[in-house]
Amino acid sequence: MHDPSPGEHPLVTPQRLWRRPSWLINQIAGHAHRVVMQQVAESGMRKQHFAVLAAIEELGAPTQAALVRGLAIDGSDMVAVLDDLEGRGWVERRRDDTDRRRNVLSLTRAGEVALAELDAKVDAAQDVIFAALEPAEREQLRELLARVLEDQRRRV
Amino acid sequence: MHDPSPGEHPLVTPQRLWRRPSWLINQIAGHAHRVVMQQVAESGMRKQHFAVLAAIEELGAPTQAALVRGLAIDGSDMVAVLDDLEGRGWVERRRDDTDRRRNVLSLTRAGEVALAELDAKVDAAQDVIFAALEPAEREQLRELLARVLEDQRRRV
DNA sequence: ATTCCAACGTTGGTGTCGCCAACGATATCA
DNA sequence: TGATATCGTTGGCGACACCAACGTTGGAAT
Repeated sequence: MHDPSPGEHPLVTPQRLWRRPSWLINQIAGHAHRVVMQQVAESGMRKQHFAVLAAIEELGAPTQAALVRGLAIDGSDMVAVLDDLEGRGWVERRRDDTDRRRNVLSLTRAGEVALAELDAKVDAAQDVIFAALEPAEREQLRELLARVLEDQRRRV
Repeated sequence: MHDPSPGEHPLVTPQRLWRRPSWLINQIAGHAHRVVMQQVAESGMRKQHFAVLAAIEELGAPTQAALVRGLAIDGSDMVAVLDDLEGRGWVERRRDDTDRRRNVLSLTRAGEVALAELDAKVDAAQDVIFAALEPAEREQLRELLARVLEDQRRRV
């Protein structure tokens, strides 16, 4: 045998990385993204699509610029996402009559249905990703993360 | 004025997203990545470089495959990172005599120095990213994240 | 010993994502 | 009126994760 030492390399990830919350977050974010995609990809969706749909529904009739700022998605990417969503017949873009630079967005009936389906799938993904945590712990984690993100947004 | 309503859109990020830990994690991961990069980019580094350096130091003389598994970095990407690190004179790649498929990796003296510098910068970045949390809360967050990631790795 | 299979490192390509520069159209301010 | 700013849009770039294929080599089966 070429390796008589005990156990090859059972744990190979350096402690120096496990100690950094930022490293942990990055790793988990990658995994979370993968899980959510797997749930959602069958409808040819990408991560931002869900965010945009949810934002439009919750904000009522926002402009593209409002979404760009609120979702921290770049304007150019927003155009692509909306092109796609409009192509599926889930979102309507119409010019604002009082300010003809702006596009006012709204969900179609089909868009609302799609959002509800996606919502359930994204929800299911949470259970997979955070299966290691008790409900109370998960809520605790969510609260800590929310505070970190709020602080980050505040500093712009 | 075209918008007499109170305050345009002070908070525009939908609650539906703030409720999902996976969304929060993704947002924070993006921000964290940006902060770390800002600290580190002046040396033309990328995120994976630090991870690879740290892993080599901590594991002693690992093979590329061990790093690929431990760091969850794809083999092809690993090649590129090591090419770069070797080009800087921070890492040595030599063929394993007992198994000539393998490359054994080691840090050079300059590599150790560079790692120490990076280590300090990454550490400083943590303070920026998680400034909203007390030390105890930060540790609590770290512990929760570690458990989630351990569970994820266990399921492979 | 030969054959088959698995692992290793490497190359090349793909898709998502975040970001930036520039532009025409439009609105606002001086 | 003219200068300035905003909005949506186009095009491109770099980082990152991932996948398919290949030549080389080691280990195991026959």
